[in-house]
Amino acid sequence: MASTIKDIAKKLKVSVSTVSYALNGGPRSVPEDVKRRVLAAAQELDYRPNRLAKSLVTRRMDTVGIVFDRTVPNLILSPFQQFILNAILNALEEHKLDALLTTAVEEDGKPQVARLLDGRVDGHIVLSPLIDDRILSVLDQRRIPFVTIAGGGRCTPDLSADNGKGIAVGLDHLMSQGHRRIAFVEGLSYHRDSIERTQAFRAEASARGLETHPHWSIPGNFTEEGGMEAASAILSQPPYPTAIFCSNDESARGALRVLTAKGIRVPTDVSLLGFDDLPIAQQTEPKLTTIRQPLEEMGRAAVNSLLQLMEGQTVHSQRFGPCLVQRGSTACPPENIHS
Amino acid sequence: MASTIKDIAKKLKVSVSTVSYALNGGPRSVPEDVKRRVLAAAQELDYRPNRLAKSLVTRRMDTVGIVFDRTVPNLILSPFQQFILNAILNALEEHKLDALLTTAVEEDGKPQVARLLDGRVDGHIVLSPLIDDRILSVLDQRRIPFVTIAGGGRCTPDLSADNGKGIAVGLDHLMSQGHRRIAFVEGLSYHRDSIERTQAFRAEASARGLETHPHWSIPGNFTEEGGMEAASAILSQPPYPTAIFCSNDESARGALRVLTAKGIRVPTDVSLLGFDDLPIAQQTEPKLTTIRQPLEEMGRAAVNSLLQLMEGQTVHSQRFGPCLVQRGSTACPPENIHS
DNA sequence: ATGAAAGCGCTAACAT
DNA sequence: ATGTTAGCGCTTTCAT
Repeated sequence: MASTIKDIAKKLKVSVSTVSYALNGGPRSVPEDVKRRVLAAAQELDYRPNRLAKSLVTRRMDTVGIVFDRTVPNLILSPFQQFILNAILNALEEHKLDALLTTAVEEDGKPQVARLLDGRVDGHIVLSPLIDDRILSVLDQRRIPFVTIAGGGRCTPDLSADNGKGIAVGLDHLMSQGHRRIAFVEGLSYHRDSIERTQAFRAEASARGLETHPHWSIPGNFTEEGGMEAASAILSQPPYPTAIFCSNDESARGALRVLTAKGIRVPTDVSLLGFDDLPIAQQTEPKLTTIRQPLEEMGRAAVNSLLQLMEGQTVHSQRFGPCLVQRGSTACPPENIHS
Repeated sequence: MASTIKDIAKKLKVSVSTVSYALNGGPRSVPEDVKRRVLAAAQELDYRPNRLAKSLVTRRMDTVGIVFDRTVPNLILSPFQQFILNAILNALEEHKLDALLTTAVEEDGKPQVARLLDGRVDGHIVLSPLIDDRILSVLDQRRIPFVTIAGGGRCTPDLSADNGKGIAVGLDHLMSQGHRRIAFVEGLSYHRDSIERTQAFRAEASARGLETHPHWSIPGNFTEEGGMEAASAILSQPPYPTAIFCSNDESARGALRVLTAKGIRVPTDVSLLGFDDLPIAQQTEPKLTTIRQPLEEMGRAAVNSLLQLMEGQTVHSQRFGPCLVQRGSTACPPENIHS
């Protein structure tokens, strides 16, 4: 039990290097019969390679760290984090890489970066970092490779949706249906994706000459609860919009809940448009029309980029084109509406 | 950059042991002023402790492995896995432990256990292992500590819900409402929790003298799709039940979808009872009445048990008492029903 | 109080 | 073709 290469070497009366090369299949060649004997001895002695010892030498752990947006307590319960984590794990599996989820990255508001730099991982994937994320600047200064997802192109390399384009696609859709009175449920003020979407909406609305009102652009925190509050605020006073464009699917689900509760039919009375296309977009009634962000692809790209970074290559940020997924929550506006 | 304790020792002209003790605050005492100088030098030289080197000696990584039920491709997308993972991460965070998610544990149907035993983690939490899980027997033989969640008490220590009691509680509830014609949506035939629930249902139904029919007990695979198929089968021919008890919330959601689509009102025409009380139980319309399994608590217990195991203590399996969470999917059966 | 040195288990450069 | 050995960075025993 608990034997080492030394034990194998002793038993076979060969050197540890021979055992090592036999076990690893290189780089030095080992005669077939020796190799067989080593493998047999390893089996017999129940040899288990110690990854720590190996990595202490090779500086490779075949493990990547995943750093979460820590603004919420139950991080995995967020549909977005759930989905992107799943996508990343799928991609990691293809490369036989494992994932280290570092808990408690912050303490007393200060980032505990030591644990991110202690050699356990070859690199990090940072999920939707906040705009003032000190962790990123620390990682930047060290030599550890990392990529961000939904970092809004803040630093290189980052994998993000083209949020501006996504907003434009959404507005194209709503306007093609005849909507001109469109409210917007914003996200989180300190979240890159959210900021881009809000700015894009404002710019597009102005460029397209759409009506705007203060209560037609309300923060929704990217959450279902936030979406409920935002929808309530939007519908609290005239003028009323014929469509509500939500920054993400979660807030859209909240908005839908409020609309339904108020007896407002979706999409007959009011159209509702989401953003992301998470699985939850298909679990509402009606199903959400939404702007799809290719998160599966982005997760895969994050892993690939990180791998390249680890090999010393230069890697660039990528923007992923969103597209419309038309379902049941949008339709032409009702004909006789008074502001 | 990238300095070691050796660098600090050299700079300060002290021994590495002094530096080590100063940095760790023991076990050997170090004069205050020396300690201060070491800390200052560490800061200045940008010293980062190497966790691999440390753990090679101490045999402690402060990291626990999480082994998933690998029967599904997108493991984190399952509401159950998502929820239990979240609970575990919350518990780990309290103890400053990190989580290693090992991907690709199986290859060609053979468990790749080497990666689970290579020293990167201090122990494992195995999620809902299957009944023929070879991984468990391998872990058993090695000296690595591990606990299972929802292992159905198969091995020690295991943290599971008391499924039999849960079924009884559910039947008590339905019968107190007047139901006597109760169908059951089973789970997965090779899943411990599922087997227990199905067996308990059969035993209870028989003991309570409930009507049974072959098409009133149908596998639902623990999934929404499975729940849909099961519900369709149950409703495909008379006699019709007045209530459907589902093995978990996911299949209940699927069943609800089918019932709603068929124009059967829940709970007016048919009552629907779930099991687990995942967040999704509250996202349906009506919200699901369900048997709550304290997963948050079980996650915490898993971490605590593993910690005790790591300290060499003896740890026992625990059963967690489920309880009824009454919401909107169950009610008294309609009065005039013909079989 | 503190320094020297022996490992932890492995890889790989350097012999032979 | 294969053995010897110097590390990787750290903890900890043994001296002093």
